[in-house]
Amino acid sequence: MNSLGNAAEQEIRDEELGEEEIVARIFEAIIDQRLPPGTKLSEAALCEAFGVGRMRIRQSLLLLASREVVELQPNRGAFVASPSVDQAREVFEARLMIEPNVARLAAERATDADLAALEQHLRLEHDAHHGNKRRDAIRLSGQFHVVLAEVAANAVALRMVKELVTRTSLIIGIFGSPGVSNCRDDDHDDIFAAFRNRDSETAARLMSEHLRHLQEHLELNGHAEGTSDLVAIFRR
Amino acid sequence: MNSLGNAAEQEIRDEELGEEEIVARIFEAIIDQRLPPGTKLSEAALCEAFGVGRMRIRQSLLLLASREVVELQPNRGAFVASPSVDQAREVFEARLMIEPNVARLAAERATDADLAALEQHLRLEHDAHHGNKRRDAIRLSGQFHVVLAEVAANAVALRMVKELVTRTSLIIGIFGSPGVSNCRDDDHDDIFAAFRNRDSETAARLMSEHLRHLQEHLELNGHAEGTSDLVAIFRR
DNA sequence: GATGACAAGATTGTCAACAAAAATGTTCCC
DNA sequence: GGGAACATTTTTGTTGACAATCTTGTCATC
Repeated sequence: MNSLGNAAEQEIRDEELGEEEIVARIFEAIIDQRLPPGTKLSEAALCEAFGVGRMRIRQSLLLLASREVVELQPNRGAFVASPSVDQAREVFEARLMIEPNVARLAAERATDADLAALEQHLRLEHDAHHGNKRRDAIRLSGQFHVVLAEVAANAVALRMVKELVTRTSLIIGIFGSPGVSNCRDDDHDDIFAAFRNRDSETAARLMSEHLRHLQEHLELNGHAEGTSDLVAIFRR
Repeated sequence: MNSLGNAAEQEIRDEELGEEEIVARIFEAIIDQRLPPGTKLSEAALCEAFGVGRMRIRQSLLLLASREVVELQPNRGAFVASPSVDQAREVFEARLMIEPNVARLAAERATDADLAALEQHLRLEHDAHHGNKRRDAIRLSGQFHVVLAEVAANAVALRMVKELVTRTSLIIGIFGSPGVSNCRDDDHDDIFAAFRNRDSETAARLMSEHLRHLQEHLELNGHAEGTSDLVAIFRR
């Protein structure tokens, strides 16, 4: 894994970053909410930030847009997506389709090394939680779901989970009560316990409940639309 | 719906095609197997085919690559993907995760208009089958799954199903017995019957079985890898 | 005659300049 | 002073040319 945390720096390497790396970095930045919904992603700024040419950035933004993580407004630029209520429902619906199955597969296929890595991950998650490292806690708790998809050894599912976890972070940023973390880590512990017992059905069921809990903690009713609701914000 | 069938033509419209349209057109061409796996997609040829600039084509190819429908070899160009056995398994695994749930949702949410449209679609599918219009039959039978995702009214799932159906077409092209169609349309009829009865659980179960049937009719054992296995092909 | 180096051609990747559009700031008129 | 028209500046979109790389064909050498 990468030694994260200093992601806003320029590149010091000789090699240039590829589109996929830039996309991954922006995904990360969104996951731990350094890039809130609606943030303008100007090409020039990103060129400087990543030390690459404009074309590279342009392609990266296109890829991000195809995952609905950024919105591309013609002649206006790229903005971090701010999901609508309907989109939020769609994301959770899709997660409920996929991730219980991912958890089931992962529970069936986890090697001893996978279990050890998961345990280590949960330890980090706990530390971040109790050490009041909120940003780390958010990132790790989102990444738990990604790690599960890696253990499940299905590249298609992995890609989908990455996208959905990232979009969930945006959704939490908009509809979440302030201060609420990405997941309750106790849920993660329970899921891991099912892994230990090789109880894949329980793992799937717990994942389903976990996602439902998460969704219920959001305020998906009557929240205003997205970015430029200044008129909605300032009317009283 | 579009009046398909003459998709290899140039554009006569005044408006230029957007990336999304080009991507959709290439998806279609792959679905009804006009573009077999491994086909070279040279930029110049595509520029002429769609009547757009090279940048547009380049972006379209990038999007297709991000969906793993084309493979982008650095400095060598773009090729229609030829999925490996492992990738084929992943695709079916993912379809089994998603599409039964899609079928369930669609059965719950289908309006009368949706049911009528589905019935009409099945009629077309039958006609194509019995009229020996193999290409139409393949396209329609793949499209049935896409229509279901549309009825399910979940944009995330719709995007995934489109990708997975397209990749399945490539998989059938590689691992399918020659002449086998994309799906057995009887299965589709059964699924639709469950829709009529508002029996969403049965719809989900039938979809699961349908996908399993499809997978079992392929030869996912001991088949050589992908494109340039000339050494494998010509050794005896 | 086979093998390797070399050169020509074609294709992809990158960059810089230019055109177009939007956002912002200014001026003028009522 | 408020507002609309206009000018400026910034940012995005597109085109074309150039550089790098790979493929293919040729030729010399062993």
